[in-house]
Amino acid sequence: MSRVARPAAPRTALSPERIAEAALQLIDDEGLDGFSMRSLGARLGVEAMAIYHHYPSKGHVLDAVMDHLLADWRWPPSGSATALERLRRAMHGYRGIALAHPHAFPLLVGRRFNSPGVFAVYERLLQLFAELGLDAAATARWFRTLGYFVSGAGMADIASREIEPDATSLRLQHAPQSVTLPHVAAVAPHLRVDQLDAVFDFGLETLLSALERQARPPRSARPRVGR
Amino acid sequence: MSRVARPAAPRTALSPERIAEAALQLIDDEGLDGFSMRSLGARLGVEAMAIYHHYPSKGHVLDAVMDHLLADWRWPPSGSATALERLRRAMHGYRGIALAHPHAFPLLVGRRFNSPGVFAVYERLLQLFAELGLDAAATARWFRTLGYFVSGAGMADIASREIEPDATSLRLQHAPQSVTLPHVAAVAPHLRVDQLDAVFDFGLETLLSALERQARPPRSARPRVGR
DNA sequence: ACCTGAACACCGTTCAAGT
DNA sequence: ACCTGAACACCGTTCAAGT
Repeated sequence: MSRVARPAAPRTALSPERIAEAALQLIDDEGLDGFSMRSLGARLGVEAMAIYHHYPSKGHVLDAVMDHLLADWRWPPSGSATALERLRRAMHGYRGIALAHPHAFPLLVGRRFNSPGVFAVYERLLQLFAELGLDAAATARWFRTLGYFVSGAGMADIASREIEPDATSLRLQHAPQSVTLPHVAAVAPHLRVDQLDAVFDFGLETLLSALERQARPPRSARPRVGR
Repeated sequence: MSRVARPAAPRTALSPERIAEAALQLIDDEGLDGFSMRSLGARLGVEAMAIYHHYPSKGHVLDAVMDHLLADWRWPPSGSATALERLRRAMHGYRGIALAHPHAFPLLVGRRFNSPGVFAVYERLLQLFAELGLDAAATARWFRTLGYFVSGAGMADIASREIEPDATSLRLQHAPQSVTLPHVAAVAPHLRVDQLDAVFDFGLETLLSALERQARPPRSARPRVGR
């Protein structure tokens, strides 16, 4: 007690990285509604205002959480397989973020990207389309189309899994009269949560098949404009 | 002054419908962040707590707003065209909700459907797949795949349009070095906001072509299980 | 430089009253 | 039945101090 000057100091010094990690853990544990500057401070053993010394606002903390999520994106090695196979794995990897961080994933869909790190991710993704032989215009169309699909799939997956064990058929039982909804009643068993993996594969393969059909064997992996 | 008993009464009596309409207008005007029970009360000329007499919580008001959004869904008449064409128009109609109510649309993606009215919408949509000759399993896959696409497209559209006039190339100019991101630099012009309509059409037509190729001419528009 | 603590202007919601 | 108004337990953030 006489030797140590600061008795109740936090275990580790506060830093942007430590704050962002704690923020993601807090969102994973408590959901986005349970995340506040005060609850984050409490988890770090610090007053809420201490965070403002490392981030100018709550929004900037959430931007850092988004960077963290993108850093978690499991990505296939560059020369490991065909470009199409690597694109397939990258899309599955993106879905993996939604499955691993269901409470945080909506940040990626709902918030704009403000971090510089996101451009490196874009570059790596667009590289794959170039390797498939797509020009810039086709790349843009496919980049967005696949992005729409995987973002929407992540959000819907999360919403479906939130009700255990089977959202749709549960709600269907609460629906007024199943007899007046014959199509809903017929399709409901195939909308169960245990079908979500297969449905994602189906949609992704449908899109990738169309992409493959449209792509020509590349003469060069480089984009058309000057290197 | 002597004749009228209640001098400062609200122009119209408060009702669930009037509250839901005002809530959607408030979200359209001020965004989801500007929507609160207090600001909604102020817009209705009433104390915030008066709303609780018609809805048990803020979440129930938002559910009513979602119902209102779905009621706005422009839907093609039943016998107006081929089932595929009506499905196409329905998907464009769903996108129209995102374009007309960019601040409210994320409610449809992020919140679960608790209203009974949504089942009628599902039934009408699934009817189209049955008319296309798809069985229940294929209907479920296509229902979700198209839903993923249009939901993701709506969210991305909204995010892209939020920065005027051109999100991506603006941010690209702020990016560290465009020279180290050749693919991003090449594709950026095709990611502009004025391309979003064309990109949505491309993705939707890609999916509908695959659907059409897979569908067989229907023997009956009814689902397989008993009516 | 880094953190605290009070304060301000907000939230959603409960509860007791008013009419 | 319908609405008010005070109150409670929260927010994000500013600002003045502390070390």
